[in-house]
Amino acid sequence: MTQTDTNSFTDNGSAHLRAAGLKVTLPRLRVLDVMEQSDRRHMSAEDVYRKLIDSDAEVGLATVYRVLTQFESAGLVYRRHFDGGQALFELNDEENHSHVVCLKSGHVEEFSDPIIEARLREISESLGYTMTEHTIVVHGIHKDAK
Amino acid sequence: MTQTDTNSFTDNGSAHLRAAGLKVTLPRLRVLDVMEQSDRRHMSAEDVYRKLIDSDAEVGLATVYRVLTQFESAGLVYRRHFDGGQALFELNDEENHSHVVCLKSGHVEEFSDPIIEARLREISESLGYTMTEHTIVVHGIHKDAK
DNA sequence: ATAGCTGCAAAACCTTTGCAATCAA
DNA sequence: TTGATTGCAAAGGTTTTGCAGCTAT
Repeated sequence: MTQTDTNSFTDNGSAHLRAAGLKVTLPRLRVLDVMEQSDRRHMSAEDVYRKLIDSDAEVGLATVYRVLTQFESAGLVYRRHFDGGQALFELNDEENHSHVVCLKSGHVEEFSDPIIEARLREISESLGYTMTEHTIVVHGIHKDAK
Repeated sequence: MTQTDTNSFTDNGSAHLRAAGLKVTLPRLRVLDVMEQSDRRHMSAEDVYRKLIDSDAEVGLATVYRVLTQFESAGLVYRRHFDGGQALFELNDEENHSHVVCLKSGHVEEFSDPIIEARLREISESLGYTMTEHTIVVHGIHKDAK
């Protein structure tokens, strides 16, 4: 990928990486780029790996896993386990959103709701917990599905 | 394994199994029993397997997986993926509850809340979905943890 | 009798790790 | 320079599957 100079993602990426205390390396920039450019918001390590291979980047799958795990520690991405087989990674855009998964099509949609947010915090508090994060997955059937 | 006749769990189990269209076999009754008698509500296949071994039942791990998967299809248990490593199975007691997981101790607690329930249904509807199930996991830190 | 169930071992998956070479700072 | 990072291959942990024998109905 002959990438040009004044590329916003590269600059952003470097900044993000540095802010996370990670050395700025090509594999890391690449993974970040793939996730930012992708139309799918939730990607498995394998998905990311394939995209890299397809765009002629030479990165090992193990590295993708390592990088994604580092990104997770750094708070750049979330690791989700919607159905358990494989983990899906998603960029942290600072909006704590929830998911609706269609049982027929498998399509994933997002939403976020302050009412639920507040209520969860309230409930956690009453149970003695300080809520740091929450994950909501609604399973449903879309009216236009299949 | 030499199981007696008038065992309450056996009778209950048999009914559940038959209702699910599954043959009433010893391994299935045993797995059901273990899950019902366990003090822990969330158990991995391995957990169930160990309990069976400990109580002199001769059941293979593969069978435990198969049985649990069948139970899941039959709606008798839920398969959860709190952190991805291994799946945890939980009896379906018809109460759709949510979970709070302590980040320090790993302890899992449950709750359910009609306000959130209603709100989720409402939101799903507005997105074009008919909600069939939902999973909520709150990550937090308990005030008395570690 | 027979379709379904089981145990065992092997395979399939996803993910992590050891190690020598390579790279960013 | 030098510790961090990488690719490869091998190992690890969880779950599934093929198959021959056993079992509930």
